[in-house]
Amino acid sequence: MARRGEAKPTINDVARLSGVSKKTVSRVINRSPLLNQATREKVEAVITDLGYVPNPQARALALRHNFVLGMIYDNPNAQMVLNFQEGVLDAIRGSEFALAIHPVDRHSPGLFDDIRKFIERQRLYGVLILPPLSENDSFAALFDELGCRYVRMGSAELDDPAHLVQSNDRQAVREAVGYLIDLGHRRIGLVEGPDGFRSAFERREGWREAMQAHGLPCGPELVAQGSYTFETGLAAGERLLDVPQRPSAVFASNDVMAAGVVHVARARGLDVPGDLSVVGFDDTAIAATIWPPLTTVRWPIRTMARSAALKLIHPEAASKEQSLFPTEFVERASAAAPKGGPVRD
Amino acid sequence: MARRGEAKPTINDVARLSGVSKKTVSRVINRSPLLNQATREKVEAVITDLGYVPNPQARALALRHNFVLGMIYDNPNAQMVLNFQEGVLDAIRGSEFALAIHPVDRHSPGLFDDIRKFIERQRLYGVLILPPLSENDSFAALFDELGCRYVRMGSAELDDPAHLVQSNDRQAVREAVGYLIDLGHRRIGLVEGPDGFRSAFERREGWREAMQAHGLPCGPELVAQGSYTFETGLAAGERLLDVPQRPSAVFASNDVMAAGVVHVARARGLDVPGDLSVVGFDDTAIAATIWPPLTTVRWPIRTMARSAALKLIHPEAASKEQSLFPTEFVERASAAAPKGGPVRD
DNA sequence: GCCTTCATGGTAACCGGTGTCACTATTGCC
DNA sequence: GGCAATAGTGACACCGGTTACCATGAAGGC
Repeated sequence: MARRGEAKPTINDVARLSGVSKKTVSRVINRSPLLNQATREKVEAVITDLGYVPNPQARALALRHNFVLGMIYDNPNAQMVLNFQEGVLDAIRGSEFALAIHPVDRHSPGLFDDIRKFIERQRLYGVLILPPLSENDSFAALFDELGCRYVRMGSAELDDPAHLVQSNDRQAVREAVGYLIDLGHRRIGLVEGPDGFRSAFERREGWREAMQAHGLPCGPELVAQGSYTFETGLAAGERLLDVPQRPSAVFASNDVMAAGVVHVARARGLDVPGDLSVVGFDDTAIAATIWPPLTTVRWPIRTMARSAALKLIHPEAASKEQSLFPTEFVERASAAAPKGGPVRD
Repeated sequence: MARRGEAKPTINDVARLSGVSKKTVSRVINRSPLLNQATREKVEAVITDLGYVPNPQARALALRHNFVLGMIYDNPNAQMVLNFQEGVLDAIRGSEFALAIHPVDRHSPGLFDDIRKFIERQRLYGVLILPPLSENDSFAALFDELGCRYVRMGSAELDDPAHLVQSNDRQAVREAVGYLIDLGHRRIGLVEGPDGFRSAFERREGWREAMQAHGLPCGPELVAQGSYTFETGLAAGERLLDVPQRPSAVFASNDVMAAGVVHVARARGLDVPGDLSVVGFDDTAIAATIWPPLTTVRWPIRTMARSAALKLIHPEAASKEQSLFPTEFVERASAAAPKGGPVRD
């Protein structure tokens, strides 16, 4: 082991002590196949003895890329961002990689330049792109031009599996809305997500498909749009509930908007789930935090993030790594049969 | 401007085109004072023309440190972590610096080695430490040994201001509890934070000082401990409310625990704030999200983080940069006068 | 007018790795 | 046994900056 205060050993020290050239040490480090077993063992012994660790900055200079993964996002859901970070860190823990985060403004005119600068400056090994940026196909060209690997996170099929981790949101929502229908609900409102989010589109279509499959109404009076924030969830809740023939259940495209709907219902004196059932999507921390605890769909963000990072680090195995991640319906207490049984429409 | 597809210009290109040596270009970049004004302008013109940006990896190798700030934390409050990240990114936006995040397990026996490896591997320029790790004085020695700058974030005076951004939590809590007392509350419970958190200690003392100043009780039957999570907030709420002489108000040491107390109160059929007033601390997103919206103390994390990062980047100005950040009392709807006016104790 | 001093800028080595290519020793084949 | 093919290794340049040291020319003191 290296002792405190000593200068860190370099490849030259290893080469000198093991009686070979720098290049041979480099070959040992990089697992070159054309290497005599005896030489390899000799060098490895010296490496262990010195506690030698290659200098990532020197490698970055020679290889022209840093051992750093970039995470690019502009997502209103803080908990989702943090879960994604955790997943990436799960993947790189113990390795020589680090994670550099880079939130951006997707409406900024300098967005492309900003991202280009980030990648070039840091000479990133690869980047992870979160929704909704990940749904913009024109980024792929930028990354290719910069020679930067990338993996996109999506809510539907967008790309070659080597560049993608995805979930099947549409089917998950079909099941969630099907659950409400099975409970006896007939008028089921939708709080859809913002334009430009693929997940918003997929989740809306999931709701529509489930409703149509049962011959239930899905007209515009049952739909309100939000932008994945609590405040817009409140507004959507008001729009859906302050009408003569209000729905007995609402599916919201994410948990914080569902929390907003619950909030409005309670402010109107409605019991949740007695008078109104609410189902969300994501299963972020807020779902278990509010009252009543939210029935929702768990989106395995952390696992997806881990897998995305592994695809970047081991590109040769990227297409073998899992690409489609199953969601899971989580029954809590915000959805129940409507009071007085099934309502005839 | 450099055009697409061209190789990035290097210091050699700049030197050649401006007819000086690499060294002179380096002097221009690093603002060396011993330089002829005419030479400087000539070189700067070429730099602008080529769109030259120094390669950070090459500088990292020569200077033996990377242009990367590290953020080390083990904090149960996700929103706080994210806010802190945003603040640091505010400070480094547009500069050559990047942020590498490094969550750790503060109970892990390998903690010191883990942090040492992180700093050495990435050759960090400096690190930011979040509570409760920031309250552990023995880290300072590690950072000094590694020659790594650091700034700690604290809830009370811990260190030389050059290494610290802090808030005065004790005074903030005195004011918040004073507000409850002014409303007419006499039995005010405390949900304190976990052992080992300085903020937990300071906030508890703030409560105690306010109570004692008014001659109000602050015995152990009014105190429950949590660990800054929603679940422990629930448990603390149960402990405080399921007693014969329950308090009419509760101060919780952070917002998520306050949310837990509100949750328990509502589950017991108590009206908030009619039957129980609740005040939290932090003003993270959950505070405005729950019902009723939480009266709390805003902790200016993002601003503090920005300032902490600026202290790292400009160490020469570190002691001039602000160190003590004021909190702000945020009145929402979870605290009101007790039903039936002031209670005689 | 000569020598010292200061401002300025060049050369070469270095940071710690990697790529290219040449060289040696072995092996396989006819 | 001679020759080509191939495994294994080293010398050296290079990635793109920085620092140490030296060279040059002009200004100033005697």
